Amino acid sequence: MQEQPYEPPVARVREEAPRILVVDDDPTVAEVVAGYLDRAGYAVDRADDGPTALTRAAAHWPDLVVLDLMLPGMDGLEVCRRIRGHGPVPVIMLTARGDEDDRILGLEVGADDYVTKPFSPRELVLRVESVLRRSRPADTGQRLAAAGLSVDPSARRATKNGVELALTLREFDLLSFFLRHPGRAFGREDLMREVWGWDFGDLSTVTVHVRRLRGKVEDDPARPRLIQTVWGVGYRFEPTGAEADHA
Amino acid sequence: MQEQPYEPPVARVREEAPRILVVDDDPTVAEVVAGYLDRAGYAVDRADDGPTALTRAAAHWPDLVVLDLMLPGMDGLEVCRRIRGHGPVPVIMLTARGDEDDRILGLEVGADDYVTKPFSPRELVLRVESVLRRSRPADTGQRLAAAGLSVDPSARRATKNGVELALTLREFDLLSFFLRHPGRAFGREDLMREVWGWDFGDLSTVTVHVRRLRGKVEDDPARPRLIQTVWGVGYRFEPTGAEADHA
DNA sequence: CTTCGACGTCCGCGTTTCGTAAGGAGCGGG
DNA sequence: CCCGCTCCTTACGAAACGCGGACGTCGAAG
Repeated sequence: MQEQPYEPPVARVREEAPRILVVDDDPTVAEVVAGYLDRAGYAVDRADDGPTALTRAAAHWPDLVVLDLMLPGMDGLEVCRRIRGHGPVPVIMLTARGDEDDRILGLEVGADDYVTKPFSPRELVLRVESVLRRSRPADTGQRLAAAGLSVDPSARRATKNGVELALTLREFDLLSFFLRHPGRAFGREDLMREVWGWDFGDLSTVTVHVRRLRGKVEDDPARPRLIQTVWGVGYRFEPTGAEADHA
Repeated sequence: MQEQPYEPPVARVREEAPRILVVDDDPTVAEVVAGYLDRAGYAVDRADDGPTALTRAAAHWPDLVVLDLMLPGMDGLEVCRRIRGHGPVPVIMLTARGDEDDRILGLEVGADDYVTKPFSPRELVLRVESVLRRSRPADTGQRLAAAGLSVDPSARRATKNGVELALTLREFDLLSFFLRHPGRAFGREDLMREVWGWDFGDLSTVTVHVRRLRGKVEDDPARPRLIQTVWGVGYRFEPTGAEADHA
């Protein structure tokens, strides 16, 4: 196969209904499942064997795959592997029995959840919602965390080792930026542009805000571990919290 | 002109496999997880409860910890706190349900990422790689390396055999230039122009900085192997580290 | 109107880094 | 072996840089 572009196919526009690919060779099962998912507001695509599933997935990359373990021709596990080879996608496996071996097997191949037949379509819908809910924020990286620091951009809240930090607007934006770009050195001008949105201005402003942020974030603000000074250059956020060099 | 894509001319330094400590009381889960991580090329260590985890961590400090939130005896959060108390280490939390509260809690206490059961081991491996990549930014970007030396321009850090070098701005720029143009001889005027950006000036400035750089980079600064003197011409960076003199 | 917090600016201080100078050692040619 | 040129080494003063403290302003809250 071709080298897939860096952009994983899971990227999805918020407004569109999640696309779900249902793979099952039993028309009855597929019909029922598809019907329920459709009524639940999902865009459903169907395939009744392995090769078709791969084609459908390639044509319209799904947000989630409901996959029967038992398929004619190509094994469900194999289909799962193949699809996963094209990009990360959540998979819910349908298995005949609540067999422990199947469970392990399914999980090993990369299923995110599994449902045993006979199952209630209602339960499947719940699982689908659950898995999607799980995978959504994971991929979008809603929350930033490193070195005991955690930042929730949407809630505009930040914590350090579980305790809430009282950050001002600028401090919060600054910390968010650092968490989004760990390990890289930024000049004051860069920060001024990226965080403040200014193309000019007194660069000491940046210095002062870094100091204030350190005062709230660092264990010992006098000897910063997280936000390190790069002499003559600017600052760098160290996600490991490793000690800076002092020769 | 010859800004050709840089090919490291020399074998890489010892790149030990990252050590990962897996903490889970469920033997099945631990086995599967450890197996996947092992196959992914990591050195895996295991512990099935909190105290053991702390002991293992103390014996062999891991590069990353995969930690079950639910543990007999000591809570996963507590274990996380304790381990973090000993030193900075990335943590990936495992939890039973996709409970949003647990997720927030885990991240706030210091986890760097979060995976909910049931999870695909494949996803876990991806998370592990992601977190390690975040924590070890030395692996990112176009990084220059040769002869045990490594320079990351974006992070503005340089290492020698894995140990961080405390270079000043000029020293860093000088070393970067040498690494970008291995095996070629440059006059002091060239270096002055390329590294300093000056078209004139005291050339002894270059001499002194080369010396200072040698002092930090060479094993034996008195007998330089990496930055060699080309008599009557200037200097040359020898990526092989081959000895010039054989007296 | 007063109080308070956030924010940008300014100033003095200690530290780090840089450039230059000067003496000594090394190399090469005669 | 000697001499001239080049390079090494060390030292030092000056400049640059970052830090901490403090002040003035502005807007929101009381």
